[in-house]
Amino acid sequence: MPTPPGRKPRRAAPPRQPLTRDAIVATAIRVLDTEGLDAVTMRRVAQELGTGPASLYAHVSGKQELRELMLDSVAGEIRLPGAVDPARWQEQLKELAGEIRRVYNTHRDISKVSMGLVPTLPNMLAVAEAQLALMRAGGVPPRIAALAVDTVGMFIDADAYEDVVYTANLPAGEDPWEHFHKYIEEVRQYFKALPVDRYPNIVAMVDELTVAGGDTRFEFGIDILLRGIASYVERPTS
Amino acid sequence: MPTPPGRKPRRAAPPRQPLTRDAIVATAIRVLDTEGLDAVTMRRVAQELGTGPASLYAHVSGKQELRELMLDSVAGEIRLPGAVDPARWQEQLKELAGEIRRVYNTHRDISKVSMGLVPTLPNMLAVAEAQLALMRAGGVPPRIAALAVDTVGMFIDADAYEDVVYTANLPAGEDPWEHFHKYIEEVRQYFKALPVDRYPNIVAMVDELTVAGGDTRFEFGIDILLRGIASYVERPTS
DNA sequence: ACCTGAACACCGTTCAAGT
DNA sequence: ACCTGAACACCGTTCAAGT
Repeated sequence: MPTPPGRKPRRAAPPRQPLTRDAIVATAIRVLDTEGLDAVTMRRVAQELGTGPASLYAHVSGKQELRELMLDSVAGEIRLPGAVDPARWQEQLKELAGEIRRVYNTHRDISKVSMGLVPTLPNMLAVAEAQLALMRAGGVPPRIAALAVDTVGMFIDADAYEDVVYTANLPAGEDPWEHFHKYIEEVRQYFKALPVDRYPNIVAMVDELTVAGGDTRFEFGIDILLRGIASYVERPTS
Repeated sequence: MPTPPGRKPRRAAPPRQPLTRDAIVATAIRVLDTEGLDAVTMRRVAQELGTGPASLYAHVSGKQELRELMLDSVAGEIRLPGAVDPARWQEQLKELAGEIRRVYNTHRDISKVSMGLVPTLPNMLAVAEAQLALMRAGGVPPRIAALAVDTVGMFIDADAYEDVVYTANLPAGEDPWEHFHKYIEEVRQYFKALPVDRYPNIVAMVDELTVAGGDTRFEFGIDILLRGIASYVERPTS
């Protein structure tokens, strides 16, 4: 017997794809990219997949694991140095740091997940491995390299997060650049109005404290760190 | 007329102190210290004060402002260097960084609030001012000092946060030290079991990557940063 | 001016029940 | 094995109403 006319399927739109870890992670990243990490809730991701929040728990142990899977998926976009050139280890490490920053910044708040997390998933491990390889090739002693990969990672995470904070809470559909400059101008006025006797250096250095954008800060920070790390190299490779 | 016997006051325990900003902040910090930042909710703080969440909004614009007020209150505990000794600016800056770390670490997650936040409240400004004063006295150029105060702040925040993550999610009433060592041992076993061909350096450096506690990491990071900053001093002060 | 109850629009996670 | 509805125990913030 054919089904009589006018019958509707029991559910409006059952997920065309069966639920999988990858589909969940991909959907979560889509929400992240368009609305930021705070919008990535179990309920929201489930809704986007046409199901309820409870269904996700068959594929993912909880919100924390979902976040880590998102991070590792994003880390897969980081282009690692093809071959290690011992003579250029510092530049290669700088480039890698810039590449990590670039990838993080194309995924909004994702750096928040990375902060204070021991890398254990494959892509995050590959990034750490690449950093260690560069430093070892450059003659950085193992103990120093191990500490440095941690310090550099902390810096990249914190910097990416700082970058995103300024543009994160912009009032819905406003030019991010203009919003940023308006905010910086507010900070400048506030610093200038501070009591000079209590904060002489801040008041005197308003321009310096307020002029540098995110790029300058990143370049400077990585530069300092590399100068410091390089100072531990036993036999310089030049 | 006296009140007849057996009457109870309308409410069980109306707040003995009238609600004030300071009382709210102090209560919030008490919750922070005992249960961590995530437990500091508007509802929880209100309950602790014997009232409802809506009552807080007469004294505080919302949760974000409450968090910033908590941070500034905590920052008031940071002991700043009494007098700047230009010859010892690096040691003094190191000591100050250690002092900030110490205070943050006595207040659980509080470093999370500091991350990606332009210091605007009085005590946070005083800390920034002290850092700038030390660097200026040491002959660090203004542009470098302005960038460095940002970089050093990012490092301290990220380090304090990392410190707290390991001890934060311990399963309720367990020895934090033992928990920490058990976790480190798990990480070590995991790294050792990794495929050597994909992660040769990580596998080879398990011990180095896994041996350093929070103190070593902090000392190392601050040391690198100061080496880098000092390399910008025009006329060394020795 | 300050405080409140109630409501609004959300959370993460669990669990018994279904297929 | 996978999926679901319903429930549990929470969130931050608003707002009309009270004092």
